[in-house]
Amino acid sequence: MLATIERAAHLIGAHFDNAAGKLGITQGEAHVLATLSRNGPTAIGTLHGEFRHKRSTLTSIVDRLEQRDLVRREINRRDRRSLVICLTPTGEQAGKQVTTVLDQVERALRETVTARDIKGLEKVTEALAGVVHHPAPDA
Amino acid sequence: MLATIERAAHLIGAHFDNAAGKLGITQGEAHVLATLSRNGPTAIGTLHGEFRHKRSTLTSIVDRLEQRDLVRREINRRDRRSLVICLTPTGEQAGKQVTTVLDQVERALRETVTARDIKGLEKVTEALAGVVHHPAPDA
DNA sequence: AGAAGTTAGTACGATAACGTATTATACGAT
DNA sequence: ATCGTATAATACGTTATCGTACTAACTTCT
Repeated sequence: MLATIERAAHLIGAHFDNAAGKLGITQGEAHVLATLSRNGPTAIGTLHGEFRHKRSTLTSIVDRLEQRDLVRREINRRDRRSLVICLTPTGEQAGKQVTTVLDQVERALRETVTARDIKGLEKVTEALAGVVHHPAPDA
Repeated sequence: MLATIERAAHLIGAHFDNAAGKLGITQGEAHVLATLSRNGPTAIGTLHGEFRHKRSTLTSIVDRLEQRDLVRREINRRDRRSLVICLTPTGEQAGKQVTTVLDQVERALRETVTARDIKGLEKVTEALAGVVHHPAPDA
């Protein structure tokens, strides 16, 4: 079962890399762009929660995206410690491309599997979360 | 759905890292040890097929494991280009520890979810494989 | 107000993963 | 036999990720 999950993740990763490669960016960078494209401007800490990457890695990813003028760091008036990452117009475009690829996969999957199958996947994931209950995400 | 799979993989990875951390090795190294422990001596190329890592990365992983005397490279009489990786007694022990951790998770999962749920996960994974059909694994 | 503790993000040196070029062996056609 | 091609693995320079230490800003408690 674990092997099946890893296989699935592997497949997604390969597909992600393929899409990212065409844009000349890494998988992690594409992931950030996609999230920003979907959710709009987001704090780094929030992004961090969604990835397997460490916080310092995320800083590097944002650095690279900023150098290529795909994102901008903007100050957050609510909390001056925190920054909000925004897509530039170019970044918006790249983000769209990534999300489009993923959406296509998602749609194709939904046409192939049943609602019950999806439910099964969700159940397994929930159960997994309960079993491993890793205490500290960062630290 | 893709997000769910990634979340599940993330959870496994964190758990894997945790188990590996206690042995002072990385997740990738633990993965190799576990595979060898389960399947016995295996050619590097075969190992490569099971991971998301590139071939050259696998060479590095085996290098590190060999330096720590956890595995040995042995020549393959069938094909002198290829090498077979074997666990040393120490490596055998470490591999056992890793597989035990994973087996516990697997067992706990099976107690929590239904056979139909697992079937769903498998269906989704198969469908995903069909959809992404990534042509070249390495290259 | 001020000290202690928390949280957001970064800097930087260390390690791991990667991509490409290279070596050596095996295979296939002629 | 041998020439060309494919395959197994490695070497090595490049890039990405990580871990730890650090700064700045917020919060809480007194």
